[in-house]
Amino acid sequence: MDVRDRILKAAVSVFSEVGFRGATTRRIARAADVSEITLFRHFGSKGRLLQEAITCEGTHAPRVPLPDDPQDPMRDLLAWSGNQLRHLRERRAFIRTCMAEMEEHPEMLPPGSPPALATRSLADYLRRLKAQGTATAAFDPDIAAPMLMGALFADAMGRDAMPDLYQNDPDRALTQYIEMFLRAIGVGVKTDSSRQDQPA
Amino acid sequence: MDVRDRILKAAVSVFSEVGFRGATTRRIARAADVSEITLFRHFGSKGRLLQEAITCEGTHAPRVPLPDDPQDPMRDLLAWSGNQLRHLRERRAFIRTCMAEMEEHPEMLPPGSPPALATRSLADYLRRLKAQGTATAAFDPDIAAPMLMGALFADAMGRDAMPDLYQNDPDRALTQYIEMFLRAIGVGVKTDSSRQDQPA
DNA sequence: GCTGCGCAAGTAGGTACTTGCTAACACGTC
DNA sequence: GACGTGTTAGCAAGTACCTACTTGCGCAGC
Repeated sequence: MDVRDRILKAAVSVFSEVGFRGATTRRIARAADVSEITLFRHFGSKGRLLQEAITCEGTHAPRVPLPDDPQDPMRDLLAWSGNQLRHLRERRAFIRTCMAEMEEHPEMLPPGSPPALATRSLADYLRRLKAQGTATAAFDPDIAAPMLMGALFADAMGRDAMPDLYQNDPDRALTQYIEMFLRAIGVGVKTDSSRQDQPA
Repeated sequence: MDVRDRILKAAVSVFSEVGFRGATTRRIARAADVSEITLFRHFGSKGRLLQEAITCEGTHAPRVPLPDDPQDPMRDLLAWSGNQLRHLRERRAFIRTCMAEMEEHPEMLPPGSPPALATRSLADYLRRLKAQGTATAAFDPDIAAPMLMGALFADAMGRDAMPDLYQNDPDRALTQYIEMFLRAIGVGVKTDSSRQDQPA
């Protein structure tokens, strides 16, 4: 890995841990194992370095899509949500820091963030289920999608912070989220016990 | 309001906006409209001041309880969730900052945080619904409670940050959350349109 | 006269960022 | 192989500012 990438990676790591103000050029340089001057030579200033690092890290998105023609909502949503959950969990420190710094440094974050895009594609999927007649309840996909996404988001953010609330098994919790969600939107849930667990 | 309380209030406000590192004694003193020296005379150090301010602010909790003997789950949950949502929204900047600083300053936050307590009391309420036979679905209250609480939490945190996702009316969203949740746990939802809106 | 507060000034350290100089390394040419 | 040359890196040192925190003095009110 070349020096520039090492610096960007170190910047993301330090920023995730201690935020913009805490991410001093010295700490970033040490984490990247380069001298502080090299850092300035490559990016000019701390602000430009962090902007590039955050923008790059912030645009990564999970890439398990929801099918255009839904066949098995339980299977689709389990795979999709498991992927989202894993992605959110892996980046939880980064996401928490971004949320806190958002108001102070709004220019740092790209407008179309991955969770927003994911929620929109979920809402579209729910509209397809409704049009198919698979989802029979009276619900608004633009409210249902943020509701499920919100539950996943809170799980990813809170499981390590509030362990007493999340003593349950992560995989079983995910399965129950989806089962409850399907009942909520009026999709009959298959009760066969042959479903295989989705590693999250 | 006496000087001490003014300083504590200012400390919470500044901390919520810019975090521990950004909350300099100068900024806090200015926000409280006292001299910086007064601040040190009262609290000794920046750390002790912020610890007291955060502990105090962090233990405030919404006080609309869930009934011991559930009669109308829709009404109960609407009132309770509306109260939780309002509470979370009003403190969103503070909560976001605390979440980000948690790992770096774990000693600042009290162990039994309000959202954790709220979620536990919700889980207990759901157990009562199940025991009553009002909630008929096969669900785990210790998973269902974090799911609803998570949706409320994400709504409170994300509505201002991702306005494109939350274009819907806040009150209508809350009502739909509860309606969907009740279907999810197998409680028959009254479809009468005479329900009055709950201001959130 | 004591308590609570402000003002002026200062200390010791951290922060972003700059300047000048040097060493290693990869080249194309003789 | 020897030789200049440009690139990329490090080191030493320094500037100007901000940070937490302290000391000493004065002043108003109960």
